[in-house]
Amino acid sequence: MKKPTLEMVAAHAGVSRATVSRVVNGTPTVEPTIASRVQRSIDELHYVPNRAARSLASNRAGAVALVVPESTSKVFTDPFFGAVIMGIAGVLDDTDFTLTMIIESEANAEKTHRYLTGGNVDGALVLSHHAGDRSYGSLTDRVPLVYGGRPVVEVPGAVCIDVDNLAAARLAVGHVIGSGRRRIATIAGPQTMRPGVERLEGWRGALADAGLEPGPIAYGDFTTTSGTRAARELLAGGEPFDAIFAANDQMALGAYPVLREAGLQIPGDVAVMGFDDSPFSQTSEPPLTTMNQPMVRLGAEMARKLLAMIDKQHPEPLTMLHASLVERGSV
Amino acid sequence: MKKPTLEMVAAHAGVSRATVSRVVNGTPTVEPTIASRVQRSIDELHYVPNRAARSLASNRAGAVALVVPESTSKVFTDPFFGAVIMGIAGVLDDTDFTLTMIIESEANAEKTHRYLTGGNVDGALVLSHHAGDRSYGSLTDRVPLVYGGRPVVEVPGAVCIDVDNLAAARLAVGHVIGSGRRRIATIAGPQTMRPGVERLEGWRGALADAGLEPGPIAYGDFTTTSGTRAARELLAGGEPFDAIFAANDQMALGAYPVLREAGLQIPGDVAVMGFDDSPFSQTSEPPLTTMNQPMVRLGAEMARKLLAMIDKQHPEPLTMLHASLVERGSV
DNA sequence: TTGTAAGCGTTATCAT
DNA sequence: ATGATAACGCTTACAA
Repeated sequence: MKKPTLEMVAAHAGVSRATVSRVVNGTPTVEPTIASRVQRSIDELHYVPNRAARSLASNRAGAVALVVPESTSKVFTDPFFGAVIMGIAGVLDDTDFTLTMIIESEANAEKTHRYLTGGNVDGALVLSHHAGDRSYGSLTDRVPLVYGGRPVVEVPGAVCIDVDNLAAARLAVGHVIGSGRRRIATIAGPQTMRPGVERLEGWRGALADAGLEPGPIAYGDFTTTSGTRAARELLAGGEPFDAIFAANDQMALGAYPVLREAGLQIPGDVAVMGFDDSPFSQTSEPPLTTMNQPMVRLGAEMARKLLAMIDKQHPEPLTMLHASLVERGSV
Repeated sequence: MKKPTLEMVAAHAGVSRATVSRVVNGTPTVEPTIASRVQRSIDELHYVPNRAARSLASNRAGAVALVVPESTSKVFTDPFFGAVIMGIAGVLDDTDFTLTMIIESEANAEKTHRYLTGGNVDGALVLSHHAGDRSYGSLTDRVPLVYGGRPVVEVPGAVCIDVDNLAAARLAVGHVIGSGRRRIATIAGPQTMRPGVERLEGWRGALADAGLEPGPIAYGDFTTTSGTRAARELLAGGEPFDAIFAANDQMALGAYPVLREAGLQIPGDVAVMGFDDSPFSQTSEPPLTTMNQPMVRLGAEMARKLLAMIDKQHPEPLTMLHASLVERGSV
């Protein structure tokens, strides 16, 4: 008893291969009597369709790719990554699409390109990345593509799903203002990355809305040490502040020791607001008030959109997810 | 100009399809002249082989699966995960195997099983998991399988690659002893997980080697809060100690505030040793001395072994990787 | 060394 | 509603 083929099932059930194929694919035009007879044969023989054959004949791959630019994948250490995958996997699980991982490095960029256009997948999910992602533009109309986190350069016709960083930052800073702070500094992220830009923008917006003057700005690169450096700059600047809005948790926490050394209490003298709800934020002293991004949901939405596109539908080109405030002890 | 097929390349180069196939697959028995002529045609036409067809004809999938039990995937938030994937991807990148991700939940266990045995992949990498992984035993001789982190229940004939937790724990505790501590407590992990068991065992071993009495033991579940609770138990136990060896960083850091509240200096009064070299360990105050596990390497070795097995070789059934000490400020 | 031709297991197009 | 019968694009004996 080897691997049963469709043909064997057909013989077993006393019907043609075509009919078995119909049953397997849920074609409605099959006499129920026959259908269940075929189904019984399938079960009895433990028949499992052969993916390759099916793909070859139908010209569909039954797979979608998750493309993670290597630069992003350094942020791989990033718990986000796992959450997004879980969201994707959760959705794909109800279909019979398979998830193929592609770590795209400079070295294999062309290989990736060929892979995606080579009919190996029915669509691709591209995880957020920095500038310089010129390459995907041409792909957009060759294969269904969904971006998670909008590329810095808007790709015409691209379908994206992202967390609304600007709104989230406004919400965050609004919360700080609500706590009574008036001179709110920020440790901004790199302005080459969209989140960096938008979170800074949100800070400005919230301040403007409240009729407050913008406080001092220092820039970091999302690392803890850059946060430490930025906090020193802020202090050295001489401009007074009673709160810091950091563009991510790591930079916020990097500021902690600096403030402490300066004899400043958190949140007593200076409130600190983070962003990301990273695991770090829970264990710091005081625990960091921050913004939570719905990453599992992001993954799920990406997958859903891609499936829709593969199904020839035309989903909204841009979906914004909302981050939520996580109150802990630093504001 | 549609997707070029092997046939078109053959026509273009004026040879048979078989020859083109040989060139594509690097069969050595092709006249160099012809080979390069074919290659030129391939390049010119931008020919990319069709995976499905190739797979169907050759009865090979050209893909390996990475199976992550969902239980493990909660540890997904775990940066380890990304590191292992990178290691795997790095190795696979030089081949033309594809990486297929499978998140295995209770719900789709059978689906996974069928997928793996259904000829969809040439082999699978199974990421470490708890007890109760009865299911893979039967797979071991049906499809090449490599475990990362040994399953609690030894699967006969299974090929594993793991970090030597026992040796690492000994090394860690040895370091603590070397720093002059004599009464070393431990916050152990769950004894249902191999790392939990082995790290506790390593602690015992190192103490015994040094002729020291074992200090008090408290158990946690690898979470920060469980570490906090365990530290309280340790303190409440009344048995004095001048060091804590925690089975992971999170638990170690969970103990920090408890020690501090008790007026104990780290490492002055109590040294704290972690395990994992998680990102947390760098940003704590004081930064945590801990053990680093070579996760990228783990992924790479897993992939290498699997490729060897797919290639009909018989790699060592068990490879142990060594963790290394990362000295920071808590010991 | 190269070509011929028979599959590989499905799907899809026509008839029936 | 069901059944023949071509494709689908490639690999692989086997023949030349």
